[in-house]
Amino acid sequence: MGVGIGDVARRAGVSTATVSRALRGLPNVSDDARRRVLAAALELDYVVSPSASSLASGRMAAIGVVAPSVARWFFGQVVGAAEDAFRRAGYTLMLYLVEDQERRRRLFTDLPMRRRVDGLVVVSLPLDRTETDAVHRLGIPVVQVGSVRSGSVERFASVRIDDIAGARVAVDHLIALGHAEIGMIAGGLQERLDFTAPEDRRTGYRHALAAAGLPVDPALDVEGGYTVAGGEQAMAQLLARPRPPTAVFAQSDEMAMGALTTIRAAGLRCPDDVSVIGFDDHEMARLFDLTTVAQPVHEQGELAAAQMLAMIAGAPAGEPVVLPTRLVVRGTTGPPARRSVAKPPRTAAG
Amino acid sequence: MGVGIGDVARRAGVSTATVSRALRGLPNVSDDARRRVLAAALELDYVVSPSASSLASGRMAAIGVVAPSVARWFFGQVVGAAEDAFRRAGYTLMLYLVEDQERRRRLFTDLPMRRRVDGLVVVSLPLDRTETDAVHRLGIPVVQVGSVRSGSVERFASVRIDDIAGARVAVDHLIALGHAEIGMIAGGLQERLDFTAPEDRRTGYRHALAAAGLPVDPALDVEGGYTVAGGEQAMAQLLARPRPPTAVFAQSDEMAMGALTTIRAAGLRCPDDVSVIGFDDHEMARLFDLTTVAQPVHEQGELAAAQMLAMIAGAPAGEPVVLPTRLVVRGTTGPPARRSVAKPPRTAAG
DNA sequence: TTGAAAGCGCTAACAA
DNA sequence: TTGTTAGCGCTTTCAA
Repeated sequence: MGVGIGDVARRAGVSTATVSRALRGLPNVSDDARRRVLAAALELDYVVSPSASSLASGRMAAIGVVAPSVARWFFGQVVGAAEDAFRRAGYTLMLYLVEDQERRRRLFTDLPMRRRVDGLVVVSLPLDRTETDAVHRLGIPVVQVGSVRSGSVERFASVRIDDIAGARVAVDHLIALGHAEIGMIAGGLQERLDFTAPEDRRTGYRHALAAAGLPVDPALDVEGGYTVAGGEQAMAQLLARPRPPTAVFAQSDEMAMGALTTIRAAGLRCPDDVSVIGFDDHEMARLFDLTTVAQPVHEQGELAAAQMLAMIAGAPAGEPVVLPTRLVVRGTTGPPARRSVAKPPRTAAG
Repeated sequence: MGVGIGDVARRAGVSTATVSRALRGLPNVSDDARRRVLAAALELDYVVSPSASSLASGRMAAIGVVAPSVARWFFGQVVGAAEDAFRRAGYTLMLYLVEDQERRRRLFTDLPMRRRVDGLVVVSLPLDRTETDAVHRLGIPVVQVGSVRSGSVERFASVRIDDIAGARVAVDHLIALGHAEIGMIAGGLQERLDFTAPEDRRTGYRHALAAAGLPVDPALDVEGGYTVAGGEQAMAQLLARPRPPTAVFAQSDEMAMGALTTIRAAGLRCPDDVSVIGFDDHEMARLFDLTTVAQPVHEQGELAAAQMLAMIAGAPAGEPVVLPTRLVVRGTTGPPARRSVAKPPRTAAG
């Protein structure tokens, strides 16, 4: 090690200040000086010391990304998209994983990213009042991805989908097919990191039922904890009822896949005996021929990053961005087998 | 902001040096002084400036992780496990994604992590000679995850599985079931970032065939590019042969899942018509009842992180760690059906 | 065990 | 356009 800005300055025959300006591409440097500086830096294999640069400038050239995981599909996609945008803009992504309540607590009390990042992207962790305050006190731009709690939405930028509308579309699809007894496998709040999505999607589910004049049976609303295994168990629970639902809305594709497995294992067929619709359009959904509600995943990461970069550049937090979802009809949904009074046209995907 | 170490020193009635020592838990501080410092720091809500700290100490408290992606299952798992270990040890993970050759080139010429990290973990990117040199010149510990090229293995620590042995186990399983015509869906080198895994797994495949006295038919060795879609197409290619193999070894579970989809779409049954074995034990493998060769994923991330932390603490690079794989027999493999005539299967255009 | 003070390597304000 | 120079906020000798 050891090549400093002084060495470059000496070699280029200019001052360190000029070297600094030239290397950062600032405008007020003569072409000649710039050329000499670049040449000298190259010859000496010079790189700035990020810590010295940060110390002097106050900029960290890093963005913190907080996510519940990176191993699950959705988060991996979002983080990947964000990293790309950040690196392009010269920022490094610092990853902070929050896999359980304990770590979440520590993250927001210790704030390990304090003074280490120029901005913070929070993925799928609706902040409570305390957390919002803590993060706000960092004094850096914050962008939230996924649904947020009121109270933080006014202070931070956010990118999300409309979970209520998405769920509504899913259940409307089942209703349009003629289903009247529709179960739901929810994400579940308890041990998870209390996303708001489960509640929002439940709202959409109920709205759809209500709009169709269908009763809401709480016994048909079971929890799957967002996992495949949870989906399997939840479906088993539904099938064990004296009168199982003819269709099931799973709040995530992972749970839907679990549900399909249980249905198959029970010797039933989908959609003949039970229809299943998921949520996300997971990359594997197609393999299960799973009807689902697609959400733009990559785009959420990209937009969040773009917002962040804009805010770092001085832009205000802007309005919350709500991206559209899209119904993807595949083969796991169809008209109910028995008891359908009016026979709806059979959908193409079989 | 503005609370500096000086403020804490004043409030605690000690020097800044003592504050620094006390806050970092160094031994040579009296209990009394330490107590006062901690109290003062707490009251003032003081946090060190990482850049100032780094500038003065030379330590960055950050580890760079380079991976081809974080959106794919394997990488997400590894990165997640590593982040956990690093955070526990007080290090932040800086993520560098390398999704194509262009970025890979830039990563190793620009070395954006230069001087920003205390160590580098390289996941599934066997470094060529130039890259090895470039990374070595950083003068920081390097740990590689996944197979490596000779030439880098002597200089860096590494954690991996034995791909040759793993593939051998997979194909041996098929042979033991009575299969004699065994196809392979390989990972493919071309457009990807030239992992060595595809070649190693091919070697294991060939060894197994050779050991059983079976011929190697190059026409049964097709590429699937590590993706689901690639697996689908590759399987279609195999089924289109006048005499399709009775069993297929897919070099990844993702490709195996694609293969299963094609088999199903062709109206064939698994394992009755074709057996399929994968590699990885992807979290979704169970849902497909997929027989596979499991590799420890989380553990590779953990061990790599542990190695890294040890090396940062001064330990030498240590011997390469090779973790065992494990055959997981599920429902997609079985004995070959006795077939008299090779009936052309109806393939689905795909 | 403690404190004084010299850096660490750069950026930015100011002067030229 | 360029150079001078005072910080930026710590860590780490070295001396006490």
